[in-house]
Amino acid sequence: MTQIMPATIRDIKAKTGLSLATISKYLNGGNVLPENKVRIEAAIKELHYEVNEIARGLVTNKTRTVGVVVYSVESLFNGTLLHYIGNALRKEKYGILICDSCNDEGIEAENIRFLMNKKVDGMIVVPVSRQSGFLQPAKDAGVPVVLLDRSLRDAEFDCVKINNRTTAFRAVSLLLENNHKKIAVICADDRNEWTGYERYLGYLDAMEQAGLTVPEAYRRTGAHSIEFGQKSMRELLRLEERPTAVFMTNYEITLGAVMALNESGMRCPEDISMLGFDDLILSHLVKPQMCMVVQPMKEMSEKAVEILLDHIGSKKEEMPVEIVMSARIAQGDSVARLTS
Amino acid sequence: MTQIMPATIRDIKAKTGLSLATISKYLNGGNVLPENKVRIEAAIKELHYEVNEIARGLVTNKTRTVGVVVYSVESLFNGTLLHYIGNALRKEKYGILICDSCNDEGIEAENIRFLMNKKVDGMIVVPVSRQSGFLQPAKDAGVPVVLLDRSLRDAEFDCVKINNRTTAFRAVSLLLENNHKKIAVICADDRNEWTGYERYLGYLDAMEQAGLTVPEAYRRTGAHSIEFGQKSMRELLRLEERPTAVFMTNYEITLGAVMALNESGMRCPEDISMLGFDDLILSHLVKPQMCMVVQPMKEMSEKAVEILLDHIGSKKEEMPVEIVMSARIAQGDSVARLTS
DNA sequence: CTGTTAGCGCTTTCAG
DNA sequence: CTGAAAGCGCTAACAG
Repeated sequence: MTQIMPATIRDIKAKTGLSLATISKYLNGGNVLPENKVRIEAAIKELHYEVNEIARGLVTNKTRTVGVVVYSVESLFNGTLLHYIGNALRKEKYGILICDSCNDEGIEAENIRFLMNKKVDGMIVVPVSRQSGFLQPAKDAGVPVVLLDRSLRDAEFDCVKINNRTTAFRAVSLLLENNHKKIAVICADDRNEWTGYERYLGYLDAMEQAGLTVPEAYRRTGAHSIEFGQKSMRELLRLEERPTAVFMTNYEITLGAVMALNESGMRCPEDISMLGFDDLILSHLVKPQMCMVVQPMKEMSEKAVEILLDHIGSKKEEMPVEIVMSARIAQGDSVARLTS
Repeated sequence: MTQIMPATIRDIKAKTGLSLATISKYLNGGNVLPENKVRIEAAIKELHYEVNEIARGLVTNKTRTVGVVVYSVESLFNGTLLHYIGNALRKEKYGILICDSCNDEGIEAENIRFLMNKKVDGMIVVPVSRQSGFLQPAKDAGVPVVLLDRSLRDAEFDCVKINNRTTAFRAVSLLLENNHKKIAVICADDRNEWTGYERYLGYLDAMEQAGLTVPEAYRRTGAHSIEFGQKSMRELLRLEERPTAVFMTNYEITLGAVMALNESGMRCPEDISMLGFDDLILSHLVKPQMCMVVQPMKEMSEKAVEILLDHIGSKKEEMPVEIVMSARIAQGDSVARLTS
């Protein structure tokens, strides 16, 4: 196998006798005499010519590629977002560069620099950091950024997310309506994640409005991880005064909590009621079917792409927009109706 | 915010009075007078200079970037591989370009072309196609490719995978040792996936060696999907002569089968025993804990990276190597010991 | 509509 | 060790 050097625009110039400019014009959809068009097309076919996007990018400073940075590619939540984002971008003939931040702020910052190096036209970020510092390189270079699912504490970026606080409020209300009063929460907290904090506030809102005080032991705030969810649920189940219901505020924590329940030997909803977040087929995998907050992930992904491409198109500076969607609460059998 | 044009090597030339060549040499780790070194470093810092990898790539024809193409980024199996691959590459200072084939051969072929355009130095592919045609562009250009988890029917590529046939054999043997005789299989078949077919053969081997004939109704071969797993399990559970055990040969099919079991109201292992594939925390999520074939995903990923980087390093053509690892079978409570 | 001429930002001979 | 000059493959004026 010989290492064939790909054909260049010059080879097709040689073959057709036309000038570089004409060929380039054709390649970019410009008007060319039908006769020349035919010859160029023939040469392209014959030489298997394909545009060298690198060279093109060097001069146009555009790559028709957007970067997508997710906090962890191991998370099914992100995998699902990536899937929808990829579809939406493909439809617009944009390429996609996926980066995995491994839940690490350092790697996240590195990813942004990497994408800047690759000269992406814009990026969609599901961030791990809560501060916007890591996005500075993009901001400096005027590369549009859209945040997805998670906003930043000091945000001045476009963002697509759900109304976390009221969604959490509604979810907890559902528990209250079923006469639960001892309701615990497992949550990614302020220090770890802004989105988690908003959901936590929604929980507190609902409890306060119901006139309930929440014992310290019922507030489990920590990492956004399966491990934290599992550990917290274990502890809740061992409490003297066990809660009658638990609200889990993201997918990983929901997974961990289910695992803890399973190992405990207790049953849901007989021994404890559960309300989770971000379905992702989980509700069908475990018995009983779980009550779940489900975010409109497809719509969110598509909206993020739409906003990003808008901004890539128009060069004018625009005010950051925040799109807030609402989530639905899927029914299940994991919440018991208490009498009283 | 002004759209700052990034500093170029020329700006630092202006600042230091040195020539482009000297600066370039410094940037690439060459020897430069200590005095000049200091001045260059100062200028770089002052101007926030960063190499334009696009321009560099144009001349070197190297990007220090590898592409990874997975059949679906929505699959946790792939997410996990991506995570390990990313880590291994980062360690070697390589960038990663992730592409999602959406289980579609057309998109897969498009992804390969996209990566060729991006001039990746090599690629790791978990393919959806079973024929190697889609890899032709890479082959033609001499870009190294390593297949992961799935090989191709007409393969002439490096590949890292497990010994699917004997692994399946061992798994089914475990069922046989527990005195199961009515063992069904749910499998991605030949037409859809070569790996699945190998596992199917291992199943048949074990059954044959045990002197058992397998009724047609116990052989469920079809798509590699949750839906197919679910549908197949539903059908198996409804059979007049219900199997006592089911072997599920990949992650998605395992998920689907568990879902079908849950909705059926039957219990595992009392009503039916189950043996799945590719754990990925599933075994801890469902009750009872599942018996599972678990592939050494981390080792596989790292080996694939190692082989790829080797080939990127040496320019000489090498014979394709096939690394075959072995999987372990994790114990659980989903297989009943039958008396007889 | 077509061709000529400059570059994009960098590396790489090849002299000095 | 350093500098001048040539080009990687393409696009973008500007004339014709």
